[in-house]
Amino acid sequence: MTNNEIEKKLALKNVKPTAMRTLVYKTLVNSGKALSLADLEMQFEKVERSTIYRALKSFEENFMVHPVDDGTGAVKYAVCDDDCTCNIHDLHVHFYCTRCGRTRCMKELPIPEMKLPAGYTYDKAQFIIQGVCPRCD
Amino acid sequence: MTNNEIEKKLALKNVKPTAMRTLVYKTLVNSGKALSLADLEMQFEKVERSTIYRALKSFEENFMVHPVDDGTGAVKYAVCDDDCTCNIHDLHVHFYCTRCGRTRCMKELPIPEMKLPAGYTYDKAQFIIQGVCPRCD
DNA sequence: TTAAACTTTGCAACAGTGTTGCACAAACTT
DNA sequence: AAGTTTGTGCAACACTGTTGCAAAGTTTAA
Ligand SMILES: [Mn+2]
Ligand SMILES: [Mn+2]
Ligand SMILES: [Zn+2]
Ligand SMILES: [Zn+2]
Repeated sequence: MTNNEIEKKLALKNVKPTAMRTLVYKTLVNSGKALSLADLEMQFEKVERSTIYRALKSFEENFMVHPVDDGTGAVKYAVCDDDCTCNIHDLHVHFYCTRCGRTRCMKELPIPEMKLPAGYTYDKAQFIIQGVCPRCD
Repeated sequence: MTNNEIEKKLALKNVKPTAMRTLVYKTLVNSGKALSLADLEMQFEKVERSTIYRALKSFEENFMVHPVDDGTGAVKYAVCDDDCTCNIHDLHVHFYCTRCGRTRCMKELPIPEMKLPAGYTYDKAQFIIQGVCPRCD
């Protein structure tokens, strides 16, 4: 994705496309996997943790990325589909590879509806499958 | 559960039943919900974080408790069934109530098998449903 | 029963993650 | 151009998880 496309997308989602935000979003979208704050921090040595942090937060608030907690201790962020509103229908399984540490969206696997016992209401869900990915097998 | 029963259970699982370990396990089992290191630390002011930490680790290694990462930032621990080996067949959904912060096992809801794309192997999974529990509704 | 060997606990320290206040810089308004 | 709003960098902090080490406690074996 080009800088220009990214800037357009940010604007579309009501996030002012600053240089930093463009950079962060581009890295995320081009990586093809979920990245943590620390992952991003490493990729561009000279940008401040808090700046990246705040960029991620505004992406999250505007449904551009969703958090994935794969159990490694740091929350990762994956880019949302264009039409995502991060509601129950956009939820999907995530896969965490224990060999390469890569975490990715499995949009082809929506999170199955569960019949909860009486009295429970369903708001959100996280479904993380841990195993080994094709690259590492 | 009485101290005596707990000591027996620890012994059965090859964990030497020291006073601290008995205390930690008892608290966990009697709470009826998953507790984090910090939760436990608060319940008995004068026991060291690292002692509780190590108790939890040995419980975990011996299939007496399983970790639940409900996304609140601290891993919680829930007691296993007696015959649990923490393998794929023991996995179940966990429910996190956003009102009371309580996290509990839903043993009645086993984690559904998912047909992964070719090349992926399935090792473990975490499925956390977030919502409001009957008490809080 | 005592000494040696092993295990558990407490203490202190540390790295990693997430988060915020504040001041300066940059961008936008009038 | 001056004033206002927004973004960034820096520093600090709280919390989680983890470990080395020494003291205390327990087990074993002479
Ligand atoms: Mn995803
Ligand atoms: Mn459970
Ligand atoms: Zn892999
Ligand atoms: Zn509740």
